[in-house]
Amino acid sequence: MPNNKLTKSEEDYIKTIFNLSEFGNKQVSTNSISKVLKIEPASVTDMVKKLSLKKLIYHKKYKGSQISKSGIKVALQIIRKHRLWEVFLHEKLNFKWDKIHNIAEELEHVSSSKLIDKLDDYLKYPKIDPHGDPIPNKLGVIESNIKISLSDLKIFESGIVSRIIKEDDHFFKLLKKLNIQIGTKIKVIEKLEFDNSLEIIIDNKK
Amino acid sequence: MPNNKLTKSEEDYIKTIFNLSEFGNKQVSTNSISKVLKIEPASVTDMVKKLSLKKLIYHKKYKGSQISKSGIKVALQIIRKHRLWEVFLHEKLNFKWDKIHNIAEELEHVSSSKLIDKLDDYLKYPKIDPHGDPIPNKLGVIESNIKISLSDLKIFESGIVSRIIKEDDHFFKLLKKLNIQIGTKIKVIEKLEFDNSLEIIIDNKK
DNA sequence: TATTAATTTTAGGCAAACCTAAAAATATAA
DNA sequence: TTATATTTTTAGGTTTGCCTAAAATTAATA
Repeated sequence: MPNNKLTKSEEDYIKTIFNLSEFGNKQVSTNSISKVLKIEPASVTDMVKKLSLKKLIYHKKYKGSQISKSGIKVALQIIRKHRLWEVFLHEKLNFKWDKIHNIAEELEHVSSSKLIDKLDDYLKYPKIDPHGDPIPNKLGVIESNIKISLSDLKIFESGIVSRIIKEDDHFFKLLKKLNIQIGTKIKVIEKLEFDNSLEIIIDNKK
Repeated sequence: MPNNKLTKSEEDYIKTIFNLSEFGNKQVSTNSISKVLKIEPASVTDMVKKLSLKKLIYHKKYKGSQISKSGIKVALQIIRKHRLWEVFLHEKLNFKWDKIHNIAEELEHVSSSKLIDKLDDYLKYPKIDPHGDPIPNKLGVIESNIKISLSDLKIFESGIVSRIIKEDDHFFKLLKKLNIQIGTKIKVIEKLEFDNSLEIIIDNKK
């Protein structure tokens, strides 16, 4: 069914809907897509109808969008491209890990699948990208390794940062200031209930 | 003056106009642009007006288009990107040299100039691409080395193929069939005046 | 040089992907 | 459960980059 080539816009929507759907399990609201892509809800409705016609999602009026099997397939290929390019930018071109996201956002839309397979080979089939996110293989399969969320750690428990989920320039800057990166050891020393914030120790200091 | 970021379309036009202009010296006709880009002349007129407003070209009604200084600057940067990506595809990803053009056509529109400079560094500042074309440096300067055109060779003169100018799938296929590539030795044995065709000897055979 | 041919431009239209404003449906709160 | 607020959709509009058809200009030829 993956008939025609998708536009950059369509790809951005599919990726966003997939990311918001928790691996295809949740309905995604028009508003939430609107917020992520910074596109007005009315425009999102337009595109959601279009993607629905292409059977990449199922959409019921006023009820939200559910990504389809073929939609997931498409999304995983885009994510694969994004993350492989991130590995390239970081490992081969020596970009800092907080600079690679925006460039990969562009590179992920280059269409050739032969290109991405050769890149994969060149990079020796990496399993995770520089943010710790898993890279789907050619068939879209993600080798799952269970990780725990920082906010699920209990008081005085500690862990090693293996993945940074939120991709956002401001957030990256904060992490940089705090000297947090993949491999950093973090220990939770206090949980403040009123705003869900945590007090943490980074690499045994502070 | 290179104010705003250009669209992919605008970049394609600028590159085409530059290529047809013989390094900025010749006026370029609307029809010739139309033929290269496979876009109707009426549409070319629209775009040519737009590029003229942006001072990337000078356009006089019915008289053709002349690329400007800043237009040349833009064109050289796109060409730089195209050729550096071609080197990457050929040398690092092991693409055959006749497969790289179309992929580079897409990659050349990725905007980050930091990306292309780091790629340049990674590839060790190559001077020519896999087709033998020179690669402009960061400043747009091309290290010129004088080459002679095959059709300017005299009867019984021979030369080494160092550059293939026409980038076109059909032409690539022909060259492949004839076993012609960079480095191939060619000798002209006869010139047929009526259609400007040449009889040649390739690598001392045939 | 007058006529025909080719090139280029103008005029009006279309699809994609966005927008704003207002209407419709759904959710929340008094 | 009615009133209010929020979310989503519809309706109509804009810009970009293309199109076709027809008019204007320039070039070629008889």
